[in-house]
Amino acid sequence: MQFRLPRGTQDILPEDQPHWRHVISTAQEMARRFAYGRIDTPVFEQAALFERGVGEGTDIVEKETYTFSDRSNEMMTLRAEGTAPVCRAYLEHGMSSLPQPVRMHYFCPIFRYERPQAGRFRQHNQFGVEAIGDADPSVDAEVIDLGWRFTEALGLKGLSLVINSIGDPECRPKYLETLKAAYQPHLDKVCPDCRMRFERNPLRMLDCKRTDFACQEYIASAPQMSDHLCEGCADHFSKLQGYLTALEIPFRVDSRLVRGLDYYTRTVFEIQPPEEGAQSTVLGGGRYDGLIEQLGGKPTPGVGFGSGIERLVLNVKRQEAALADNADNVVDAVVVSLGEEAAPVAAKLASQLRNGGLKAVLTQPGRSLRGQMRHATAMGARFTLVIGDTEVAAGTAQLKNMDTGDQQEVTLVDVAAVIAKG
RNA sequence: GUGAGCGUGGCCUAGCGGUAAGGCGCCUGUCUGUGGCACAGGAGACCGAGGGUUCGAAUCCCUUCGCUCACCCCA
Repeated sequence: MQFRLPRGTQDILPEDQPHWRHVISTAQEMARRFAYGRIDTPVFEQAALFERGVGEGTDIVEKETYTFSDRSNEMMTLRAEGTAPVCRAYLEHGMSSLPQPVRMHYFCPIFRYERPQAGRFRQHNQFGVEAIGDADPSVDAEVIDLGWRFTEALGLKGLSLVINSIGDPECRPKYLETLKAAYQPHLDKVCPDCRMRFERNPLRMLDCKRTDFACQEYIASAPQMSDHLCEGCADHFSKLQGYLTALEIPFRVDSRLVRGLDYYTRTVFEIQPPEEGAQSTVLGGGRYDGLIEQLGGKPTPGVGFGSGIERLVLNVKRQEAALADNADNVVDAVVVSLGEEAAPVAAKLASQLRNGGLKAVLTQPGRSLRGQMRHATAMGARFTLVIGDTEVAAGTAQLKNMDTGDQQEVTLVDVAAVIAKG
């Protein structure tokens, strides 16, 4: 085969569409209930938006963006994540003059140059929400609530919500120093990855899974962010937990939960499905109170999440949670013709049925009647219409109900009405 | 970027040194104007690509490309 799809991309075939529709329409309904209006941003943005927004030292920016210079030598990047573009739009369209917070949701493809594996692609689709302009923990709770109800409504079982607070510019740097001080004397005993993290992203050391070094031992005894939150962050986090409890959303606090984007502050959270597997997080997000300022706006808080539609579809399929939706595999009427004269009449009839809103298909004229009937069955026909010389002369068609096998002669003008009845 | 496994018609699978087989699907016929079942038949593969070993390779060896899974990271 000469052409293949690019690595890490996929075709979503007609047979997969019912699952996608299920996920997307559920997401749309949740966004509606929570009053999160839709926003669409371009597929590519100025490269600097992601560099500044996501953070230049992050893996995403450092080695995963699809960046290119266009014909006027401007550096552009295919959307690498959903939040920065929405914040850009918030600033660009003066949304700070709207009632705060501004609530928005989006569906969009995301591009990251990664090695593909189960649940990880170079192009994937996200449903995401952002609430910008309000720092109150009730908004964090609202966003989490939306995400939780969404995944729940998909029919997924055994989900778990993990939350954490990673502090703010006041307390996190101090905590990181404390953490590094605790690791410093033992750097020779932890894994090479952790030694790297020590320099670049110390929080990640707490998330190490390796057991062939002493990492786990030091994780267990490491100082916890939760013990080092400043007063404001601690209060915010405890209020958030109060809201979640009131909303009857089960959650677990995990001090090892960290996110890879630089802009997160205070609240971070993830929703995990029960199945094992490396790339399992189905929805993740948090608060980003410094981002808008970072992008050149005045200090504006925000909170949101992104969810991977491919991963959700994967889980829906695994759990067979989608309702039986075989509407795609059913055709209202298949029109069959016999003889050269009948062919255009049959084509006209099919066209007429479609104009009346029915799903109609014309079989290949010239095939044997048997062959065309077989084809009608394979297409999932509810009704088959047969037109031969006799019918052309009479202005009628033989209408056959494919379930019952009943057949009757119907005039061409009545066909649509008879089919519509049943 | 690192590591492991796998690449046979549209899909799934057999063959593991002697010149490609079966199932599903598709098409045709048994049934000269009637489907779903059954039966018969047909089309469709240079066995991912390149090189090597051999009288002979889908089968063994090397290289390469691709896919998959895991690490890293993330949705």
